[in-house]
Amino acid sequence: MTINEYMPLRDVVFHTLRRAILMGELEPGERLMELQLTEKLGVSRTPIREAIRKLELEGLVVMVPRKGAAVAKITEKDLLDVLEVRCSLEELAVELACERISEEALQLLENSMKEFQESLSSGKDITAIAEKDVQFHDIIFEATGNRRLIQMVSNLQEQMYRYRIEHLKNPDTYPQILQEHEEILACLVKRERETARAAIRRHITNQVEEVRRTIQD
Amino acid sequence: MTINEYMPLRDVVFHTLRRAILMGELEPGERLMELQLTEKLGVSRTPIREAIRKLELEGLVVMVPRKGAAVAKITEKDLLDVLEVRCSLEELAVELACERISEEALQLLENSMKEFQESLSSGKDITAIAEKDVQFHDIIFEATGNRRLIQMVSNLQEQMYRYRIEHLKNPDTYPQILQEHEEILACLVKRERETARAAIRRHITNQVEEVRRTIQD
DNA sequence: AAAGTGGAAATTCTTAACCGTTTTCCGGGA
DNA sequence: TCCCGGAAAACGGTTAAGAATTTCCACTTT
Repeated sequence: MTINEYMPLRDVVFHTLRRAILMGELEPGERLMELQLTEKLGVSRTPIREAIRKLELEGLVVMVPRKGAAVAKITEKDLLDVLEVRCSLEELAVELACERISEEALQLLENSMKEFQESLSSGKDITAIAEKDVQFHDIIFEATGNRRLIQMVSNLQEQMYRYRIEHLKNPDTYPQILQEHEEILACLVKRERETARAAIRRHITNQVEEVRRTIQD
Repeated sequence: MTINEYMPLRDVVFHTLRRAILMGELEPGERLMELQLTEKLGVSRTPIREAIRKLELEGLVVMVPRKGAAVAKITEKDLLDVLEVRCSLEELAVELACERISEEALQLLENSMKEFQESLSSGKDITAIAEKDVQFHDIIFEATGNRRLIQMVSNLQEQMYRYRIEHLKNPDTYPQILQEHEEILACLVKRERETARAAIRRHITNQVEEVRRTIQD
């Protein structure tokens, strides 16, 4: 990413802060002070303020008038709300993909699944596993050809990154996740909308349960 | 809205520009130049730039590096993409509402529908009609209790405001729209998830057709 | 006359300094 | 201990200025 392109400082700051928040390096509730970030990032206030505006609209930071920005706190309800929406959009995505996915994309999907399987069994680090998991879903989203859908759902996905990682820390769930991916792929190959929908719903529902359990610690 | 609250200038600018874009006062492709807006809105560049950052993230304006902001152009595909997602989220909303809507909210919904009907038959201006239509759907969204869903779908709704207006300019569709609303309300009263889902899907699908026709002029 | 070119003007992007307002916080007094 | 008052900190906004880039027009060249 960002190898050749010119990128305004505000976008560099935006992506830096965004990543830091999603990775948990900035804790929920932590204040984002302009002068402090000025020093830490080596840029002036303007790009920082503009980056914060974007994070604000995305819901990753909350503004308190005349007090400043703070990393948004996420309640259990927030997470369940996100998952409810994400489930619905994933259902839509897999239905659309059933109709629109190309043979090449199906091949990609199969490869992606194998790689996912390998990274699971070979005990790679969690982030690598998560990467592959995301990739599998991303191929399905891309196959819908709906830019808006892709953008919205990948955003929701990112907002749950921390919890998705927690979910993947429990190796007991690997066989199930893998089997669910296989089911979904099979449905896509056979272009069976309804079964695909049911399969992805189960897949997400299980995630919900896992996240629920994780949170209650 | 915004009666009692303190609101930063940047948010005033944001809402002003947003409204102007959605209302069609700023045409797609039109450039948003900082100095020009500075004069027109009577504020300095800082709040304007911050407002533009938010509009950028929302997709209402597109940035060309070192060239500036311009009102985003909307293609037919964009619209259909939005409607595809919106349909899915409306389905989710009505399903959730079936389970969660309170008796008071059902009353509100019934009243809202009557007002909608009155504004249709009394030949009110289009914006008043659109207002009531939006209100009807908003009550359903609120009944889901899912803040994220409410935020996302109302955003999608707003992005289509211009085309929704076009849709409502054709009085021939009024009886059908009204009947569809009645169906949806009836399903909610009886708490029938599946029929409600089907009803709202028909409702949106009809809108899609209408928008399609509108665009092809 | 058409096309390419040079350069001035306009615009963005970023830094910097400044001021009013509000919040935070600390220390001193009742 | 609790309250209060003022200094410090931080935000919100304005202004100015300069580098980088794009735009556009007039001028030159073929």
